[in-house]
Amino acid sequence: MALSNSEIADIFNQMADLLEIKGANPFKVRAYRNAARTVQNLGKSLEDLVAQGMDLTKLPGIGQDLSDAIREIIETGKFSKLEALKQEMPEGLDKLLAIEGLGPKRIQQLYDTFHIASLEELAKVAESGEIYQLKGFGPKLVEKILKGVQLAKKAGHRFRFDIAKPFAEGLRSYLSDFKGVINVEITGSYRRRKETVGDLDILVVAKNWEAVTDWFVKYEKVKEVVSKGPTRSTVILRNDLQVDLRSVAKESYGSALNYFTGSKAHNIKIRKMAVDRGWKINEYGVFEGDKRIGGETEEQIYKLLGLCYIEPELREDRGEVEACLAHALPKLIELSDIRGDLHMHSKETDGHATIEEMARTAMAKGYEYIAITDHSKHLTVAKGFDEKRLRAQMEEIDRLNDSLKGITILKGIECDILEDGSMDLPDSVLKELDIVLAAVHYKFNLSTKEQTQRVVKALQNPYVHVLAHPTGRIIGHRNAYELDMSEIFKVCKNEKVALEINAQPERLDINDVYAKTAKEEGIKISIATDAHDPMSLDFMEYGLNQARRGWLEKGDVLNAHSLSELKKMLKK
DNA sequence: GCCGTTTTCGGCCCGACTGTTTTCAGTCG
Repeated sequence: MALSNSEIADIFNQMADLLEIKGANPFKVRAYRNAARTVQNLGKSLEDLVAQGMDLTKLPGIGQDLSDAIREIIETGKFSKLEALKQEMPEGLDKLLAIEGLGPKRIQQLYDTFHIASLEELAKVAESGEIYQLKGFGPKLVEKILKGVQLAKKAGHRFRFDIAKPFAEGLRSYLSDFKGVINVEITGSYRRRKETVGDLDILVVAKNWEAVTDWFVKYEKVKEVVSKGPTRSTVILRNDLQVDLRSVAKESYGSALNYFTGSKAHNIKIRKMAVDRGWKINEYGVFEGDKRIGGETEEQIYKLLGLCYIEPELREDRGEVEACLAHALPKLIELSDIRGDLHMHSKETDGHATIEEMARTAMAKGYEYIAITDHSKHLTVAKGFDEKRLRAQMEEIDRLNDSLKGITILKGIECDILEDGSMDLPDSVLKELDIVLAAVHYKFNLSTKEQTQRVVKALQNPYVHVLAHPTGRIIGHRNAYELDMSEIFKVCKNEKVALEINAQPERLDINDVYAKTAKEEGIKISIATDAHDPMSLDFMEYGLNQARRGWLEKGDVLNAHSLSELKKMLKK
């Protein structure tokens, strides 16, 4: 029974939800959530690790019981403890946790009194007024619950980073413009540059913070004010993006910034380190007893704990603290390290600009090279190239390289991987190109075995350099296709094929966790925009975010090398 | 359920806001 890591993580999270409602020891609940997170962040399939006989208790947050649980889940596809809990509690009860204002205690109350186990039943007792029989349920809460039921029906929504960005930056400048504001920072997962954000957390330092709060809730895009307190207020914007504003004094800026940036797991880790030293860290500072010993800057807090500064993108408790202690933190790649872009299209297929327009835009960015990688013939909707048209384009690129000074255009293709794993164009033409990207564009629903065999065969083609958008996932729309990534990593390593971080903001594929694994395996990464027009060359920023979250350094990235180095690396 | 240069038992990060309360539980981040 092949279960992916995220399915195993789901089982642990479900377990945590049900235990929580049941009123189990909250630390046990946390243990399951921690384990789920460890599993999710692993980047290597647990199934493989178990098959290799690894001692799973070596993993953080996994002890003997959970190690046994993982083995059971992999062997049987099920977790008996979860099945038993499901017997005790009706299906759907955990869905109620998604309702704002409802936590385990209130759900328990609702279930004990009314046997409620669905959103519909909840709405019924709320609307009829029966719900007021329960202690602690007043009109405000009931109104919130009813609203929550409506919302839950379209729940789980996170905003893509690129969609949240204009709102975040708009608010940043709106707040910065206010008189008396000293500092504004967008914290939370936005600052960690996650591919999606659940909400925006904004931190301000201001002399007159009450006036800032008033100014904040008056922002033109605010639809609703959810709460408004002296240090913290929450609004919903017209696009349903939630924004929290928090204000602190200047001397607390660093600790507040650190706290609100998260991640939660990272915070817990460093707070524990403080506890070990007899200190306490909260959003106001680092304290020894009542005495403040730090907190004005983040650097100072890390230093107090004997750590170096940890970049926000790394703060996921994926080993960054340990790496820091071992002086092995990566020096993360930066936008200025990027020397070129190895995936883009021209109007010859489904792009919207000429090669020259793409090249001139890239030149203005200071790039040394680009690769034109139009589609191959199987992708008829994109007017994909046959051999003849590709050769014509190669000649055009030769002419352009003669006339254009200051940038080199590489001849490439984004060649379809056909269903049987063969390439859509013959080797005779592939071998004449500077760079060949292989990509899956159809038949997404093959079995894991078939899909993996298909891609592996393509990777073994001697002329393939990069696997483009390797898992095919589209954020919020399409899951990754079934692919045994451990196998893909193995073959990429053997065949010296690079993996792409496709910088399209809805792709960002491979993701951060896979990027980190690829690096550890010594597989090179191409961060590429897949641009279909000159403006989209700016997507590089999003790919870079993902790369940094994947611990990548300049040396790990193909297109952070000079043209001559790149050419050597592309020779197999 | 995890974990350990104090510990194999007894801890487990910490505070703000709301709504419902007469002093605080529940929820959230």
